[in-house]
Formats: sequence, structure tokens, C-alpha cells
Amino acid sequence: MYPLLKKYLSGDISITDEQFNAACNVFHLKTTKRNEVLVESGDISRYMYFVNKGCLRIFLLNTDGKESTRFLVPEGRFGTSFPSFILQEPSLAYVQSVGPSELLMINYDDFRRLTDFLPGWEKAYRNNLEQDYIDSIKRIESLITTSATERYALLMKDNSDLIKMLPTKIIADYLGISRETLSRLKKRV
Amino acid sequence: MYPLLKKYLSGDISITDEQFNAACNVFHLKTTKRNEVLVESGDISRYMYFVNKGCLRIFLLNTDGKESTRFLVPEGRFGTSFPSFILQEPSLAYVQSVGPSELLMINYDDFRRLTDFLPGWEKAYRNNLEQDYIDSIKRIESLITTSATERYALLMKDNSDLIKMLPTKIIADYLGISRETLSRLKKRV
DNA sequence: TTAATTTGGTGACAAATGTCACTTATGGCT
DNA sequence: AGCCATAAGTGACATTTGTCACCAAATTAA
Repeated sequence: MYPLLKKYLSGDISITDEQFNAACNVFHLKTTKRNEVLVESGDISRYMYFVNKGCLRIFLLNTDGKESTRFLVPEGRFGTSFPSFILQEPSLAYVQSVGPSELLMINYDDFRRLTDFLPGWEKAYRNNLEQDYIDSIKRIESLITTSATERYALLMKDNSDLIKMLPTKIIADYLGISRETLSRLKKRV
Repeated sequence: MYPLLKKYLSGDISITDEQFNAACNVFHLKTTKRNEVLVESGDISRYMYFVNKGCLRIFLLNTDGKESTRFLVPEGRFGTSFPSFILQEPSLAYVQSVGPSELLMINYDDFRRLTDFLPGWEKAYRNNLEQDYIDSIKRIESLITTSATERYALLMKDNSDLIKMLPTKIIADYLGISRETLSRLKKRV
């Protein structure tokens, strides 16, 4: 069961089925519908979600009703409103499944205790954090150094699968531009 | 010596002078001049720098010669070209000290081994990573959700000390806008 | 299947920001 | 102290992007 999760939790070293099963006890399966909201803005994000199938979206809603996508979490990765989950304080962002999804959720205390079951987790978690941080640095760089056109071209090159499966409006607010602007970029590029 | 570093390395638990001294052996003091470049784009960033005095700046240089500041590292924090250091691959960014600074540098292998000397480091490092990641998420949010005017107002509120000590052009490319635009914002806000 | 809703595209115009050229002010260095 | 290089400010104009209104296409839900 859940080979993606097992791979993710193992890190460098392989873990036994017993160890993995013990860890699995603290994960709960949640099946979501399209556009289902898992965390509302203002809630404390109590769970970390592993995307076994589907895709999560973390987004902000400003006072004018405009949405901005902070992150997209593809299959095989953990995601949640990270600042809220880690600090256990109210979330600015919403967490939503963009399509019908299969999530494995784990609460804060269990997440912090994962290391008790899983010998490789301490290091694997640190590596994942480092990689997520690096990804976010690259996102910052693209936002401060490139125009919308370049950002779209880059996303198309690196994440063409995301572009294919997600509606334009989500891609647009992930890039930090309006739907209309993206619509026009598509013609030019 | 170096109370700021000791505090940072300790994390939650206090460490003894002996433990700290052992750790100190792998740090080397470097005194830099204003605008001194520590890592060139294309180099592998071999050191993590602890800012004991002064301020570091991590910036990108595009083909037109325009600079963009990815991060500013204040006193009492670690900084380097993080993706390059962690992955030990060539850096896109430059690392520079904005004023005369006092840095404590540690090479990659020693950094990875810090945990051998310091009982609290594993956890402290993870906490710092989480916090740095959260900070970068907030930066992404401000870049995708707010206008230049709002970003400047927010920076002035949260980091007025940085604004005071750094030249306008650095603040401008940290915000991802041109010097001229920032100049005009200052009058309006 | 159909009706309703959502999404995507486009024109016209507005607003924000960038670019260039130039002047003034500042601050580092000898 | 004084010179020089760098930084900051500003006007005019170009470019990019956003906003609004509207229609077409696609997708969802009944």
C-alpha cells in the first residue's frame, strides 16, 4: 500500500514493512472532491497532507476576491499551509484539492513524532525541507528577475504537465498575473 | 567570543563552552570590505557564512547588467548562495558584503558534521530551515499578491532598519522594481 | 441531454512600472 | 578637506500589465 508514501518516508535508507506499517497508522486516508477546501483562511492548519493522487493548491484570497496561488503540490509530495502548520497559528491561505484527490493526512503531533518510528526520517525531512526551500528561492528569483512572458515560458519548459492539467486562471495567479494577460501571452509565445 | 553564534548554534538547549569551542574550530573569521564579493556567479558556494557584524547580500546579475537582490542576511544569521551550497553545484547568484563585515565561515563538510559536536544542532538547524522557508513563502506571497507600493510600505513597517542602512538601489531590486519607481513611491507614501 | 456555470479569449482603455537622459546630492577615499 | 565616483531624484515617454465588458467554448451538474 502507498508505495509513493513509502518512498518519500524512507529517504536514503530503506525501511522495513513493519516500520512503514507503524508509520501508516498515524496517516488517515481522505478522498476529496474537485475544489474541496481542506483548510480555510483563519483556521489553524492541523494536518500535513501527502498527495497520493491528484493535486493540492495553496492559495490566498485578497479583499477584492482575487485569488493568488502560493503553491501547487503534485502527486508524491507533502503539502499544507506550511507557516500555519509549522507554527500552529491561523493560516492566511486556503488549502484546496484542484481535482478529486486521494490524500494521506497526518496531524501535527504525529508529524513531529514520525522520527520515532522511522530511522531515516530525520534526515529525509531535512533534505525535503532543503529542497522545498531551494524551490521557493527559485520561485522568488523568477518573480524578481523576469517578466510575465519569461515566467510563463519557463513554467512551460519545466512544468508543462502542470500547465496541461490545470485551468489557465490557476496558472495565471501562480505566475502573479491576470488571466487576460496570460491569455495574450499564450498567443505570443 | 561570538555570543551571537553561540546563541544560534545552541538552539533550545544550552551548550557548554567546551562544546562551543570545539565547534568554533571549524569556523574561520573573515573580515570583508564594503562591496567585497565572496562568491561569484558560476562558482560553487563552498562556505556558509555567519554574519557576526554587518550584512550580506545575495544577488543575481542578468545579461543586461541589472542586479536583483535575492536575499539580505542581517547580523546573527547564516547566509550563502543556498542552492549552490546545499547541492554543491555552480551558483547563479553572487554573495557580497554590503558594508565592512565580520563573517564566520564554515565549509560544506564541516557544516554537515556540526551535529557531531553539538547536541542541539540537528534540531536547531531544522528549525532554522523551517523559519527560512516560511520567510521565503511570505516573500513569494508579497510578490504575487501586492503592488510595488504595498510591498514597499510593508517592508518599511517590518524592516525599517534595513531600509535605513541600505542604499535605495538595493532596496529597489530586493522589491523587484526599478530605482526610479522606488524613488517615486517614497514621495507618495 | 440540456441548462447552468465556469472558463477562455479579445478589444478598448486605464494604471502601473520601466527606460532613458539628465541633474543634484551624497559619501567614500586619497 | 576636497575630488571623484556612486547614488538618488525627476521629467518625458514607452511598454507592460491590469481592468472592464462582452462573447464563445467547454465543462459540470441536474
